[in-house]
Amino acid sequence: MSKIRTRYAPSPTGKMHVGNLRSALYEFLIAKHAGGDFMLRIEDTDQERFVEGATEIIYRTLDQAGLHHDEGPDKDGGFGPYVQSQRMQTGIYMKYAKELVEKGEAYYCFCEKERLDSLKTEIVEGKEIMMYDKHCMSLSKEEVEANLAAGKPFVIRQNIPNEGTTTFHDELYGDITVENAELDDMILIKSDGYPTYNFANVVDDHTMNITHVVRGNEYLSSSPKYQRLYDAFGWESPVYIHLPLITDENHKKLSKRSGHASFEELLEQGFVTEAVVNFIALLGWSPEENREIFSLEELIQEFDYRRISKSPAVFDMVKLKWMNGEYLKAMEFDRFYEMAEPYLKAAVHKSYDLRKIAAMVKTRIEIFPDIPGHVDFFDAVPEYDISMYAHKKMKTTPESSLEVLRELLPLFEGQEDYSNDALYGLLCNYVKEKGCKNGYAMWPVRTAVSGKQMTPGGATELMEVLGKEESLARLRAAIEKLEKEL
RNA sequence: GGCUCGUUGGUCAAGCGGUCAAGACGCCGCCCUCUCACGGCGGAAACAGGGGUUCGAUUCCCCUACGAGCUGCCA
Repeated sequence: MSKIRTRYAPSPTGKMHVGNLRSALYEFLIAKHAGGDFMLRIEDTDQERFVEGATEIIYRTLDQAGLHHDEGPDKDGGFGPYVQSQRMQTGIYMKYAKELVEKGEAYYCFCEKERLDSLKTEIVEGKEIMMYDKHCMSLSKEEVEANLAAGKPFVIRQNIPNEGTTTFHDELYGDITVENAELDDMILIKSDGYPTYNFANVVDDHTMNITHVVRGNEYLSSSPKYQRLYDAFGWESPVYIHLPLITDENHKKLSKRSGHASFEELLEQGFVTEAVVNFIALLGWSPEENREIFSLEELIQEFDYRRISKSPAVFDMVKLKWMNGEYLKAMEFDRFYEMAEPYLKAAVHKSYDLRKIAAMVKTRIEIFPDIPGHVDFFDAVPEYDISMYAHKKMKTTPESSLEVLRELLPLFEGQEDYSNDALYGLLCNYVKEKGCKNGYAMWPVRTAVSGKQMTPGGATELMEVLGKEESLARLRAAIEKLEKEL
């Protein structure tokens, strides 16, 4: 059995959304699971939609995601060029198109726009439906020659008979058969000389020895036409694997408009690449084992494409966040700190030990932008209402809190060691002597020192970071506030 | 409109003729706890509908409904 070869064949028209990335991921995994090769081919046959810099985005994204290709424009494997506009220069598409014309499987078409427009029969959802009527099929060889000699613009169309059916096989969906009469004579070569995706794709996949064509479900209904092309050439068709779509919460196919869907934007929003890759791997595929956290290596190991599902999946941001949080919790501290530092610095300007703060926050955030909301009080105690001192479960009230804080203040003033352990011990002693529950004293202190309902650490942990001077200042201010407002 | 594909809790999903129909996210409750989070335990929540086939259908077939994709000199 020959080596499996898959390809990711994007067109450089902008950012990569997660649907594109998932296709690339599955193509990569299918190849790697079987020890095969994964290649990158740039499909830039649409000059109008070409976006400057889009190719760089593709490279960067694949690289960040860890989907390293074995062959591509920057890595020749003997099947180059790997960019369709460059392949076109070699004349390969025209050569094959002419071969089909010779065989009667394609024909030149000189129809002008007006005639084509007149063929449009009905309008569905703003789109005009048109089926070419094979008008130019009846041109004699001499007429074609004359038109070509006269420099008349032309396209080359695939000739599909009006009778019979065409069947192709998909690994997931099985055999799919359609009536040939339903198939339009699609354009193979455009009037600008470029091949259409439909044609270039088939020619390239064959000439580059692609064994498994893995692509989105949106190609399912045009696949019979591609099948006819393979048959017309007498080529063996590849193994087809069509992937279910990823949709937004409204069950619409992801588009660049639906926001937040591009990989780049997700990273900007504070997601880590491993989490995103892990998450999209599970959108349309599930492992045999009941497990959800997978590294790329583990995915390669486990990925059996026969377990890809057939129904579309909704991209659920909430679950992605959860998964990202799992990655943050498991992340080695130094890396976590490195990534968290910019967010910490943006929120905390005083010279506290940011590493300690980072450690406090690590199990409490799902994405990095959650950080500011947790640590903003380190700079300054926010405005708060003294009703915050009342806590039913702690059995505290603003009054009881004032009493506790007054009693505690001298103890804290006399305390030199402001480590968490020492402070905690001090408070425990106080609580023991007073004969109350921990929270009865802890809650007021934490509130006084933070001004917040919830904080990323307990009272003493916060004080360790704040230090003696700042802690005392905050306690005194709190006492003053209570005295004034009670 | 036509064609193609799909349909298990709100979401991701397991299941491939006989199960009390897994698990995860989210949600709710309890426990742990110097708050919150983490962690632990528990709960509510699903086979779109109708016909067949079968001793027996979530699993197989058909119809309907709904959803999606395609229907470009875009991919």
